[in-house]
Amino acid sequence: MARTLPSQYDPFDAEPRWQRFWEEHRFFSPAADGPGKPFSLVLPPPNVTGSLHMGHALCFTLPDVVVRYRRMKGFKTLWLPGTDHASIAVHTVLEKQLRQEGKTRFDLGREAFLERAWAWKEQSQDTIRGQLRRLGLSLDWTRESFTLDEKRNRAVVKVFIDLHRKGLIYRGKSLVNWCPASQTAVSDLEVDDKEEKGHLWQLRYPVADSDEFLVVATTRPETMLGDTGVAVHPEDPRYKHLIGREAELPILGRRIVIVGDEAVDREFGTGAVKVTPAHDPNDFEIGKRHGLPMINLLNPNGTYNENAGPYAGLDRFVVRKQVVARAAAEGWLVGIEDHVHNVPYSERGGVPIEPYLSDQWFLDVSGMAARVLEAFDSRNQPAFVPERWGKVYRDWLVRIRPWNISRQLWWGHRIPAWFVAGSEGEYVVAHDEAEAFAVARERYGTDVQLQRDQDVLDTWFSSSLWPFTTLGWPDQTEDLGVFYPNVLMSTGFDIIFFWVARMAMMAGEFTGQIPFETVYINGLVRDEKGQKMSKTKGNGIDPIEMMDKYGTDALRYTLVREVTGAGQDVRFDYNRKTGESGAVDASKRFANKIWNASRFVLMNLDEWTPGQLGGLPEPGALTLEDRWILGRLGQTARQIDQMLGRYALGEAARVLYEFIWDDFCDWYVELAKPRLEALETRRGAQQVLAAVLDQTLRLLHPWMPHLSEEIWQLLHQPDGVASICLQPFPTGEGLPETVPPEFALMQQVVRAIRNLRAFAQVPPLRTLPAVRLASRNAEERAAIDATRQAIAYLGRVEQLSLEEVADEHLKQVAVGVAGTVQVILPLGGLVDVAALAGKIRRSLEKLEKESGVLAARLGNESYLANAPAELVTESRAKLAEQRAQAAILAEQLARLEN
RNA sequence: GGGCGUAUAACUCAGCGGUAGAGUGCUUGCUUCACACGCAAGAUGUCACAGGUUCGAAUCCUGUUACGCCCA
Repeated sequence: MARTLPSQYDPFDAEPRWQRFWEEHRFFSPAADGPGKPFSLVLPPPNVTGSLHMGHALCFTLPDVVVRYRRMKGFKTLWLPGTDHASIAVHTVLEKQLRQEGKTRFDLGREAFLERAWAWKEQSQDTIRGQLRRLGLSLDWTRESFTLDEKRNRAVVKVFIDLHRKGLIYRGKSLVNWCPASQTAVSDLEVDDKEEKGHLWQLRYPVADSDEFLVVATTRPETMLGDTGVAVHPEDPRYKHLIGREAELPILGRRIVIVGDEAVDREFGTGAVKVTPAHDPNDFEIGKRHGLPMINLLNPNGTYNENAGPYAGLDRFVVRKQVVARAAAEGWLVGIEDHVHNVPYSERGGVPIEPYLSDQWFLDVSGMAARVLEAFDSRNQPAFVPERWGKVYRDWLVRIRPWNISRQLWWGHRIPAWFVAGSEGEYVVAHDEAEAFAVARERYGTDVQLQRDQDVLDTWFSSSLWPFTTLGWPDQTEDLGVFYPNVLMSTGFDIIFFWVARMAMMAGEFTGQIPFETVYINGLVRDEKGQKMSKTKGNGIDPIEMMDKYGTDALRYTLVREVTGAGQDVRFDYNRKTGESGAVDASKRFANKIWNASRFVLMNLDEWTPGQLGGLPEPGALTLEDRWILGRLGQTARQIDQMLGRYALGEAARVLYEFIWDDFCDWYVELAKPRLEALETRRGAQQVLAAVLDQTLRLLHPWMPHLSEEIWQLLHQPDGVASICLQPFPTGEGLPETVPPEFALMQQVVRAIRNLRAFAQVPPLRTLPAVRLASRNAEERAAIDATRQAIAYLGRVEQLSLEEVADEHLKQVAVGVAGTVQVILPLGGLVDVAALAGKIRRSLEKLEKESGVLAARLGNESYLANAPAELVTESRAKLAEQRAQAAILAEQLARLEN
């Protein structure tokens, strides 16, 4: 043995070593003016809120497989990393910390709060960078971005100002989804409905100046304090006569008008509804239609304000209790029913949201959406993989609504607008304060006092610019010219609305292009029970824990192998008690198998590199098994190349697994062993082993970058700086398209011999003195003749004889069949005749059943008329073989039993 | 209410018109000089249900049931 290598692969030694190596040598940092067609994409920037989870691991590994493949295919490949400042999520984290100190952000003040936010961001960003490297992602760290860094801020301000100048950004009073926990408006998308058991309270409102009264039903009785009307259906005979009159609001004694509105459902509750325009979206619409006043009851923190009269200062849920109690006490609570209804919750804040009347900034996206929709409908830009997600994207664009882009938060891109002190909401929009003053002076002819808007922009506003701001936009940089638009966007289906559609719209508006050709959508990673992983459930599985246990490559391979390309969810195999994963363990064993097969090759190369070995032997010098493995390699490479091209990453992973384990390890390496022993055949075997290993490593590299690099380096021992990352990806070029047909029969015969050996309980190591083969088929005899040595070696047979007709007088044998070859194993001792007969009878029954089906089909005239001729020929051949096999088995059986 | 997805071996999943596959687990035999994280041999399925199309259906169509997701 020329070289000693450990018998087990140690990913924990190899992985960090190669990660450093790749980054130090900047293999992933393409020069904009370098060679090759560009292939670019951006990392969906993870939030700086701690650490990455298994969903990230999947979402990032998938495109990395594609990226590494493209880079090897010679593309000028840019995979650009970054992180997202995540306004609300960071606020949630920091405010939780502050609560533990008994403070709020308002106690701290804006400046001190932002200091904390930046400190948090630094820490979280470091963690995330470490994790991204740990995953082995081939990112270009020299171009790293952050959604809230100075360059990105410049772009965001420019975009805001431009959109405002175009009249697309405007101030509006609107009901927004108010999250009292984070004290900001959130978009519809950030609201989750939860079904909850609640009550439907029936409250009696007296009709003013009469003895009559109305009963209204509500799930939120406390909002009655903000009622400015009661609505009934205009055609409802019970209430028709009351329309236009007034009701008296209990507690506050305010008079509110009774209106008729068709939106009222006569069947629901009592058919009369209280109208609280400032606190309910439906009521807001009714209020607008009938010109009802809008009374805001809420303070930003969820307590009631002075409009709530005696309840001012109390929390909304306390008010509910007290209002109900009072109604009961005063006799105007006339009923309570149990009621299951949907309560909107703030995704981030985790509390029920309140519809809240406030001033917000809106972006009119209707025009942008229309252009994006046009690109999709007429040119299929972008193309979705899998295609069906395009429908989700399209539906969203069709039903598009104005986008509320302001958030009442501090951490984020502050809105570049300054309000004029003492005015009714007048403002100027400018790049900075100096410009704002200048604009104001120009407009008003005198200096005015300005106060900058306190709010920041929705995080998705800056994220939507990510594909081009990362490349330097608004500057016309070289990167932007070369790498934009991106080729690929890889992300989860859950942010098609949040992100993909908005990126498309913003890119359309500011670059005139759809920002990426293809959107590759991946599914969710679910836990071992098939449930969504979430922080609140605490059922997450930490990718770091998996990598610590099995190595990065094993985790990567597992995640990708589980993906079929259909955007299906991935259920992560995991034992919560032991912290083990059978699936990742299987991948680790695969890695170890590759390591050991490589180790075998390396130990037998006499320190020669593939280059020194001079490539493959001359075609004429190739043995049958050489031609077979090269053919299989060619088929495999062509298949994988084609599959990766269409993002069938999981299928390709499986194809490679079969080639490596079943073909290369189980058959070719075994057959190479005797050749390596003999001086005259050693060199040829070395050449083929080295060449196949080299190509196999390159095929493997996208999935298992570290392992493939480790072995590739051992194999090639490059003097300079070389890496498998930049080697050409095998395409099967120059390799045979077919395999020698004799090989399959050889495999069958070997299996039959092994089967008989197991049946006769001959230990695997004992060499069989003799095995007799017999076939009436000349082609089969020729094939066996060509593969005698292989059969003898793999079957451990001393003497292999081949005849046309088996010796009729053989006794004490075990018999089997491969193709129509009789396989006869003479045994020294006694044969269990009954057991052998049973075994043969079972095979015979199975065979007869199968040939029965085939015969029936071939007897069917419409089959012969309609089925492809090739198939009919094949079926006939198959049937003939099955019949011959059956005849052999029947004969053997007869001989045994007489 | 609208849309989408999934039901295949004990488990996790491939296959998506031409006689049912893998990994894990299970049974049996092996420490064979690449690998016991291994080798060899095996057992295991009315491909959810009901119709239809077809010479032929896990595969295409229709409906049903169950589970899951998205939108309103």
